[in-house]
Amino acid sequence: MSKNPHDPIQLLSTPGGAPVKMWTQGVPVEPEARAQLQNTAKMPFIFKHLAVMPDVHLGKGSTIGSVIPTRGAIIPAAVGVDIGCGMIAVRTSLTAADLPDNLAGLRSAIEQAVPHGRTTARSKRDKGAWDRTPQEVDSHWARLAPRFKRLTDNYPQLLKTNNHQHLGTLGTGNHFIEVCLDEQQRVWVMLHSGSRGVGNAIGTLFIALAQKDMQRHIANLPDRDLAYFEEGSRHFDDYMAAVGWAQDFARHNREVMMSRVLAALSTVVPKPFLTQQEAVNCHHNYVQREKHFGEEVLVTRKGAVSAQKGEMGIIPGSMGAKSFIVRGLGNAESFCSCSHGAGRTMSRTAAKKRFSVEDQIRATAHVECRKDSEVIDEIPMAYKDIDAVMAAQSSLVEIVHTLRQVVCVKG
DNA sequence: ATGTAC
Repeated sequence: MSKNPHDPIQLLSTPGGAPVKMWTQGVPVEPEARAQLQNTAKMPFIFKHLAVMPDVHLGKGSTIGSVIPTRGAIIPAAVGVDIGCGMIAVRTSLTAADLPDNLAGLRSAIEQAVPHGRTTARSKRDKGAWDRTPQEVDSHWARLAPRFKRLTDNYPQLLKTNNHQHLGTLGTGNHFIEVCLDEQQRVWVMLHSGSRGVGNAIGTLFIALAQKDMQRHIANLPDRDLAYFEEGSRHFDDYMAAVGWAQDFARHNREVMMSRVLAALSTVVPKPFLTQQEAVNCHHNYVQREKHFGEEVLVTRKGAVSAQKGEMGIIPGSMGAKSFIVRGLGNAESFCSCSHGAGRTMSRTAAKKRFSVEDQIRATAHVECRKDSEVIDEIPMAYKDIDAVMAAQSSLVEIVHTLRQVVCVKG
């Protein structure tokens, strides 16, 4: 129980709604995000309060950087379409001195090992990458296949998605792979990705079903993206099974890619090395049943990470900024959560308008990464100050390692 | 974020 008088919670109250408790001291919060949070807080099945992380910003469906505890109902658009999106990080036994002087070869090896960007099984350009390492993918898919079969028996349209073809692929947008160094110059590999095409299709399908099921009452909701399934309904059970499967797909996807990246690393580093030391694999876009304040609740984390006492998590900064391996403090008021990153301060289009390629080159001078006009939207200046974000959540997590990127592959 | 269509 958080009885810490110094816990810097900012309270946003909503007439007729649940309180909104925000860990945002010293970081900006958009008025649009506040309004969106207040809409969510009006839903009658919110358990106790919403918890808001310091990387909070307006999102599609629900606010990024929020924790939505519910009882008896679930909002599929709150989880969104990038179901199970999250981070994996592994420390290797290598140090900076073991890496080659020129990191361009390492970046290129990773780019060849992991299909990234707009990849489909049908595109000729990516044929090579798709044909590689089927055996490893198969062993992961074997664990996902039985429940996918059950899912597609009821929802056959999901058979038409990229599913096993996307296992072990990065995707686009802010999905990335990085090689980092910690404070002791030890080499880490980390990456950010989700459930790809099939998770997107599952999210889209159930968001539409919730809106359809509620169509006679949907005008009474503050936002049609707050359409929900009530516990006990068929779609509730189907959604919980489907979203849980997509989350597992995402976790396996990150594991497959991690082993591909480590294999790529071993091709450019002559020294043999150990891995799986201090491995962390965490979702930051998901829902699961948890116990809080002595009650069973559904916890939706949209751009938030579980931070139970002693639990390890990953908080990446933007390209060119620091990232953090953290340990949860088990802050009950936050439903044991922390932020999932720095949080954007401006849209991708605004960032591309505001900054130039020269700005991006300057901001990422110490990182082996792309620096062309296509990646300006990830410029560090389009994100909140990660140090301020970490300070605002010092009652939620403690920093175990501070990482700085040396190589970044952007999806 | 992804897929598809324009």
